[in-house]
This record gives sequence, structure tokens and C-alpha cells, in this order.
Amino acid sequence: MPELPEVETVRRGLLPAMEGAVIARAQVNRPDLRWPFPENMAARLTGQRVIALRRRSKYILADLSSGETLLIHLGMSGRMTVSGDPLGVFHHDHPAAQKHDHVVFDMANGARITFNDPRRFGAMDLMETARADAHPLLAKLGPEPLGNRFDETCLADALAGRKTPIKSALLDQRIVAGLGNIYVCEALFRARISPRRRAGNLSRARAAGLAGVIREVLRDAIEAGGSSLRDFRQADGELGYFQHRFDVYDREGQPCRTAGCTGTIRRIVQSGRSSFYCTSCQR
DNA sequence: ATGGGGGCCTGCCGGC
DNA sequence: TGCCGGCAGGCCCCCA
Repeated sequence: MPELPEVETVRRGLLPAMEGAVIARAQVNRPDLRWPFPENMAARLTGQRVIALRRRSKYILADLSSGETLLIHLGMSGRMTVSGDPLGVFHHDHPAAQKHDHVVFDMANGARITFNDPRRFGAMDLMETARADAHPLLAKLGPEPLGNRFDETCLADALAGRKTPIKSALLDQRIVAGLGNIYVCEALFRARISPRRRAGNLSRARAAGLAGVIREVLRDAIEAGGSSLRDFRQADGELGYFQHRFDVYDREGQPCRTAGCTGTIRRIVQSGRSSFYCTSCQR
């Protein structure tokens, strides 16, 4: 599910309830998600203050007062929602527990944060904050697309010589971190590049343009509060709006939105994933 | 080294 | 109404 814009939207939604707040109680309802939880996870979280709530790629990172960092990944179907009232003014009740509520944080400020993940492709882990970058899930990630290190040159360099289709290359988190199936399709549409084109076959000028377009798509999506497909909700339970702005994703058979283009959006399968694109204006 | 495919899970949707 | 196949936003791992 959640790609970078959705994860960023969740992080922002969690900030008022989590950052600077103390985890009064951590309830862990099963031993694992995609992988086993770290040893004594509940005990290592209980009583800790969340110093900072960060994001790296599609991972949420909560730096704790203990010197450890909690890593959270939402997988395909993970959600984090806030209930209750961080200000302690209205004394809202918490909603009843749902199926697949795997981890629940009761914050000392009265907020409850619930991690729900039907498919359990998500993950949680704990590591030393000082060594967070070396975590196996983070160590090989490429640059943040909205950060300073991601520029035209670096994308062109990363794509050079690669025979894989540009679609697959952009899904490779070592080239650029945080893109998933939706935003790769959308970025390639905006850049007018066919998902089937060999990555190493793009001119440096087009690769440079693509880098700019990737940033633009992600910024637009974050601004819209992410996309709401199936089970994505913002942390406050509200729906995002970016799905209404998809130009190609899930628009098979519909007309291309490029001005003057009479093409139709097609769906193809590349390395097992759907790609949506206009065969007429994406080359 | 690089690229492709399988597998992990549950839920939903469309077709019969 | 019910069953079944196909599909889904991610990513590790194995194989060629």
C-alpha cells in the first residue's frame, strides 16, 4: 500500500500524539508481523519518550529516550491510527479493538495509537539509534527523492548501463528510495517515458527531467494527503485525495489526459506488477 | 552482478 | 447466495 507520500502523511498525523510524548503502555498482540518482533519489544517501549518521529523511505522511525529507535513498516495493508485526545480535554473514548490490531500504544497524554495490518507484510524492529543507518532494512536504500542528495546527475548515473526496464529500476529502492507501483507509473506518465524503455537507454537529459518529475509527483501527493486505495487512511482516519488525481494508475481503457493526445491507457505486467501507461505519448 | 519470479498473508471483487 | 480465481500500495530471497 503505502508509498512515500502515504507514509509521510501517516507520520505527520502521528506527530501531535507521539512526538515528545511518553509510551505509557505497549500492547503487543502477536509474536510477529513479517518477521518476529524483537526480544521484549513491549518492555523496551514501555515508559519511553518519543524524542523524534522521522521517516526514511517508507519506514517510520521513532527515536526513543532509551537510545533505541523503533522502526515501523506498513507493508501493503498496514495502518496507524490515533484515537483519544492528546490534549486530554475532551476525554474521548477509544473505539473497540478491531481484527488485526496487532500493536497498540497507549500514550501518557491520553492518545492511543493502533497498528492494524491484515496482510501482515508490515514490520517492527528496535535498534540502537546511533546505528540506525546500518539496519539491514535501511543500509542499502538509495537517496531520499525529496532530499538534497537526489538530483539529476545522481539519477542519470544510477540508471546508466542498466538493462532492466525503467519501471523496474524505479521500483528498486537502491536507486531511489520510497517509490512504489503507483508513483512510478504516475512519474513515468508525467515524464512521458514508457515503462518498457530500458533504463540505461534514457538520455541524460530525460533522466534529469525524470528526477524533477519524481519530486513533483511526490510533493503533490503529500500535499493531497496521500492516496486512499482499499485500506489506506491517514492517521486521523480521514481519506487522502491523491487517487482522484491519478493520470494512469488503475485507469486501463480510459482516455489519456495529455492535452492533444488521443491515446488510451493500457495495462501491462512487468515483473509481476501492473504498469499503466499511454502507448501513444509515453515513449 | 543483474534480472526475473515465487512467496509471504488477508480481503475484496467480478464472474459463474 | 456461494464458491473460485485473480488481484492488490512491498520486499526478501532464490535461481539462472
